Amino acid sequence: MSEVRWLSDQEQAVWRSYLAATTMLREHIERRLQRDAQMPQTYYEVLVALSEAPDMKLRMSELADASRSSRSKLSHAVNRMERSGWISRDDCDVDRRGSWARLTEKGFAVIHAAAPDHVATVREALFDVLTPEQVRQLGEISAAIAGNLAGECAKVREEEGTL
Amino acid sequence: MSEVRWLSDQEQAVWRSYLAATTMLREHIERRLQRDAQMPQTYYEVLVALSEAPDMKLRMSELADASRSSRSKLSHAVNRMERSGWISRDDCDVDRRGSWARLTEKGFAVIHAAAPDHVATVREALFDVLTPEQVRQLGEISAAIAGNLAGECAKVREEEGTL
DNA sequence: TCTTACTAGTTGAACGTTCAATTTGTCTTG
DNA sequence: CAAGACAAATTGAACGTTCAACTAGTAAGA
Repeated sequence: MSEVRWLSDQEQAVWRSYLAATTMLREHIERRLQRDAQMPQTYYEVLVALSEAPDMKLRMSELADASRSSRSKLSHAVNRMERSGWISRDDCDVDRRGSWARLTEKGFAVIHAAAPDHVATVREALFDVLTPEQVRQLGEISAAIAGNLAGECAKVREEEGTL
Repeated sequence: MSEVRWLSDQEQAVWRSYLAATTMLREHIERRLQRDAQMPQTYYEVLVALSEAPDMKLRMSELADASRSSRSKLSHAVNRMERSGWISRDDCDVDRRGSWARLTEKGFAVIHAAAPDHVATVREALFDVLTPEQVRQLGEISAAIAGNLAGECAKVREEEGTL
């Protein structure tokens, strides 16, 4: 057991600031999306991933990776979006365990209707309050954090089935 | 209805990077805290807020502000932590509607046991992957975002009782 | 003082996520 | 071509959060 390296005062302040900013921003976006489009942010991300895929369809596990969902979470989410008529499921010929999730016409309409408000929210709450230089910095900082955690997260994914 | 100002390619890239980084970091910390201390991050923040308060007690609404919880969320959370014996509730003499949430001995022990692992997680996943300059930048960026949203969030808080 | 408005806090139902198990199908190796 | 290991996806239960009442107490004005 090694010594604890506590946070310096400056680090402490940055951490609290980071926590406040990311929490507030996430909740703000969630509230707006719920108000304007009656869906949580994770559903929005699933719809975006599908809308960008060839033929607007993806295998469930590809969709899980694209939207950073666990398989279980995605399964439940797709169930609900299927019930709303936004997504349909097709059997997969190549691998009979698998299934395709496909964006329906209605789902396509829903995401297109939701996008403008969502983009406006992101712009107002994030890009409009930062200088171009800060935007650049935020990009690099985010890449560093994400790059470091990507391995860790992949490990967790793998363990999903293993237990 | 005004024109939609879509995100530029660079903004799009930064936004996706930001989303990936903050989501992964939050989930990583949540997983570690759950594994090491059997509690979600929000409970940790509640316990920290209480441990820093005079006499380790706060009125429910003060605690809600300190931990950025809605009143309802906090009420449920304190219920569960009370059942675990981490927090106790006392009636408030000054205002008989109110109640104090106080950290118990056990709650104090729990947060002190959890802190070292938590700090190590934050350090490894955040501060160790950034340069000192980037840490400074992140502080300023976070302050800008949080500063801008603080008003918005206060507004939402106020509306909590009003409806 | 009575009445109206407001504030502190709680509650139950609905929602979305996690966790662990389960089902079904594929791949590998002997 | 069987046997076990592995992979794709789903399920139900438990958990935590949100939402919309609701209870009870305080404050303010006539």
